[in-house]
Amino acid sequence: MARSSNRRPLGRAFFDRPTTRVAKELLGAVVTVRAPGGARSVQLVEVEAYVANDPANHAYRGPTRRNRSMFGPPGTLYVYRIHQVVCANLVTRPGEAVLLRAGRPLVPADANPSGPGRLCRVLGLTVADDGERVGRHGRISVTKPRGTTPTEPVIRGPRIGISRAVTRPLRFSLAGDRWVSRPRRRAT
DNA sequence: GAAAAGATTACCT
DNA sequence: GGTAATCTTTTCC
Repeated sequence: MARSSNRRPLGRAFFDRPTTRVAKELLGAVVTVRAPGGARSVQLVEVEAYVANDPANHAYRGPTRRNRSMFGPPGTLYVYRIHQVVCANLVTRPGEAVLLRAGRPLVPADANPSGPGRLCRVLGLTVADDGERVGRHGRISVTKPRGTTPTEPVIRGPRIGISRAVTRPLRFSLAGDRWVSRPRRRAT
């Protein structure tokens, strides 16, 4: 594991790039949320890109009350509620974002962040965090191991749980990682 | 204004 | 394998 001194915080310059590229490079990044009870953090292993002209994108029809955070500056957090859980995204460019789908537990080490709802629960993210900007000094920060450590092979495939643009290959995950979520199929 | 669907998950048989 | 929980947005009358 990379030590914290060995990581670089991701800021606006990182997120202000094409969404699919940001999504792919977020794999292996560490999301940390500071909370009164102590910090929580996970290492991302699965994400999905939601882009322009994408019918599955919440921002497809322009700004609304729910999705207004998606039109904030690069690095804005977009958190929304679905059924009984919340899902978190990192905004790249206006109307585009990366859904955080699954991660490897770091703190606490015995958590289960496999799945967008579980990941948010582990991190303690709620709709109150919607619109926050990630950064070194904020409540939420995203860091990436520095150096040339090559990541595992990245798998690219269709997104999960949507009913429109179902075949677009905008889901990225680390090959063979045990924490990658499964689309409702039996666990081998 | 009312009804249905949704970027999900836990618990049922 | 299937359905309920629960609430916001979308869609239809």
